[in-house]
Amino acid sequence: MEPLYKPEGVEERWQRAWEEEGHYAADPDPARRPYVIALPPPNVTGELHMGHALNGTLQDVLIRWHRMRGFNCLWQPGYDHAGIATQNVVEKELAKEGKTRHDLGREAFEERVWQWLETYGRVIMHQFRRLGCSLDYRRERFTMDEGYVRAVMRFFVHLYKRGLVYRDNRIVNWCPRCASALSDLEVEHLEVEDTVYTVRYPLADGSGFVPVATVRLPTMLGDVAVAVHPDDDRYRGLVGKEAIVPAAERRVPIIADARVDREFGTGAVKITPGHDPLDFEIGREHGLPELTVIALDGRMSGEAGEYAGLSQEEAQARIAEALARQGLLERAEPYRHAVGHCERCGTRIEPLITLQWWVEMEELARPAIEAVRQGRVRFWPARFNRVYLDWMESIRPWCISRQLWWGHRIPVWYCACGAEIVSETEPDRCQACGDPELRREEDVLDTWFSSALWPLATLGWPDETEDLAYFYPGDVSSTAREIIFLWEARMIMAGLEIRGEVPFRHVIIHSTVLAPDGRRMSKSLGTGIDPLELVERYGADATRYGLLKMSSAQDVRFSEGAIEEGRRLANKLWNVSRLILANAGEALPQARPQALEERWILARLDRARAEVEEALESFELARATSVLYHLTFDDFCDWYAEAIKPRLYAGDADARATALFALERLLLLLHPFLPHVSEEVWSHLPARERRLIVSPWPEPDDRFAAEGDALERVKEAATIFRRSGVRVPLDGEELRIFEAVVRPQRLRVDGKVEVECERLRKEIERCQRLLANESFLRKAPPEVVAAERAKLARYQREREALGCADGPPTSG
RNA sequence: GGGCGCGUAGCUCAGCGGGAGAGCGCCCGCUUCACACGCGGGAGGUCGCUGGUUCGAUCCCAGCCGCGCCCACCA
Repeated sequence: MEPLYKPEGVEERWQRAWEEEGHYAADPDPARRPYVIALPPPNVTGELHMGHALNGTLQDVLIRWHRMRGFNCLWQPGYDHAGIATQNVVEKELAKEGKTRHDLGREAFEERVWQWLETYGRVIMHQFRRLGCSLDYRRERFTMDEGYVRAVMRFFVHLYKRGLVYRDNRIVNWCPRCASALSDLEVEHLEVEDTVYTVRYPLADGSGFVPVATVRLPTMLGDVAVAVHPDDDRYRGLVGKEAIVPAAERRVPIIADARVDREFGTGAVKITPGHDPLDFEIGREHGLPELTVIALDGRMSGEAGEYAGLSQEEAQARIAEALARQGLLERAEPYRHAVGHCERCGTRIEPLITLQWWVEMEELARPAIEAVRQGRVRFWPARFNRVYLDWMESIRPWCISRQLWWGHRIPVWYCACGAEIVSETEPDRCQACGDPELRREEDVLDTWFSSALWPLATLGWPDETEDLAYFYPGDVSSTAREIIFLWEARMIMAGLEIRGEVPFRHVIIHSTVLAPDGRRMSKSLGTGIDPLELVERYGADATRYGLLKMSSAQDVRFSEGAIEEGRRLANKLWNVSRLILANAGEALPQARPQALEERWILARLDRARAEVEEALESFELARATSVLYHLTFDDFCDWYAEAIKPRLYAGDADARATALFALERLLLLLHPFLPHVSEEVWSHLPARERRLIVSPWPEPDDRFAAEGDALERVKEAATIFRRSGVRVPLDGEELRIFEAVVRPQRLRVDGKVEVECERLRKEIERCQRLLANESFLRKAPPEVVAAERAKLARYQREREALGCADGPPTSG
């Protein structure tokens, strides 16, 4: 064993061994309790980034911990086909050849995507392996593989039969560049500079005009009404009358609707059901026509009259000019507001009326709301329960059809007779008229529609498999917070709808790792840091440790120091193991912890065990790492290892046996966090019958619980001695440990007795002041008072030992 | 517009009602036979600001100032 721990080689060796020996594999086994986590399936085209690495490590710690506790652990790997994202990647590839997907045609394009994936996709699972993630790689699934497609079709048909899926002509978020509809969650609101125009709409009876404010002049060509608030005195007389939309020369009614904000603009609003979501709603309720003046490509449509074919900017300029000429343009001023943009390509969203497939969400949401309210699913940290509930309680219909080529094609066939056949498999003829000529729906499903089924479909659903019966429902789902609605909420809804059971009991929302400068980590900004590069430089254990340390807050700036700390911990463990192993001897008696430092370290190990368990149970992994760091460095190395050295060197059999026993316990606690070093060290321990990865997590051991603070006096004495050169009297085992640890021959004494005395004087003064305060004595809890008294006594003892002169009783 | 989170040592962050902490960095001393990816010691904080509650507040409450995130149909 070399003095410097080198993770290269060691880690890959263990990763291979663990996987080949089948320790990652999970199969139904009624004799054991299952523990299940489904890895959020990364995009097939993706590569491991910091978020994946953090999330993977987190889940791996939980999986490894439960594996050691005897659970039958299934950690499910796989990929998401990622509709738009993947299609874009391959389209860019095509663009290099000067082609578009339309040059290939649908089938050839799909073939091309599969080819691309064959060559360049599916690399992340290898990267997860390199991080030490103990996923059951045999079970890798893809949202587009055969069985999974059946699950998606089954769910769609199921919802259709329940009346929760329907096709409707409604206003949607349309991305003119992607040429597809988007769900509300795929729209990102960004601040933009616009102009707000105040336009005079003449009244049809010639009695004047009504001023209307708008930022989208071109859409006035599609106006079908003017609305005012029913209680707005300014316009009360106008309701029921008609106005003329200037550029369109159309007579439209003036209606009253409470959704109009009297405070905003002029208090009168133009109603354009074809191009504004609120107007659309108002329009439907008032039975207004729906005119479309903007086409799917974002330009003015044929119905825009003389403006047809123009871009919106051109139309806006021309209309503004015309209005000004007619004296109908009252004002035009700059206006800053948030406008929806396509999350994928950044193009401004065009609200348009198109024929799309929808899921009615309220009925699905109801049981999913109950599940969280009742705590059958819990979010960690707990505040995300509220976030989830707020969204779910005001949920709106979900637009699930996408005008893309890459994805699950919607299982609906149309017949010339007008029939609409919804079927899991392709029907051979029309059920209504018998016509064999059927046309399949062109649209594919939103990627997240299939993701919602991940916990179920990966276990074999729609088939009633053994896996499904044994592993469903699972235990934990861990994700970043931006995915709570897109994925977590929908998995919960789908699970409840299909099985009547939540898919997991805990949802962990982990932190976002930011670049060191506080910006988002992003490839395009050049702020990304490659976790695999960290693995190369520091080792997987160190990288895991650093990531866990950064997992606590909501946002954490990446700090390489955290990874370095992990590397130092691994190295420390390695070296203290060398010390113990080099002195352990061969045949070993049963450990009989007797010496004070032995009882003490076993108490500390058990206390740490309890703290780690507590932290893991509430998913506070950063806290757990901190406990283990201090256990290893402070307790195990700085005190215990130093204390036993003389006995170890002297060949004390008890010291050796107990040291091995204590080291073993330390390795067990460390394994979920630093699996590779700990397994490597474990393999050097004499007479191992099994791998650390499958060794049982330590049972509580309170034999020495009372000894947890046994070294306090020695520690204090050592501190005082090192600072001042003065020896606080100790005897027996305490003295023995003191001498083993302080090495007086090396000590440089700077004569700091006075400084030490002064420090103690101040502490004593503080205690005395507190203990003289009657309110404190009356109201503070007794244990607090007792603790203060104990401190006072201790400080006074120390002062005496140091031989401090009685300082002047300083007042104030 | 609504909601949430954060502001603690030079840096990255813990702590969240009774002595201000860790790691890195910095200074001093150590080639101590496990480890210089080490050991020991030290310097360095009006715990964003202002009020309030309390015997006592970094910690609880209110307001304010900065930073960030999520949600959102005021044209």
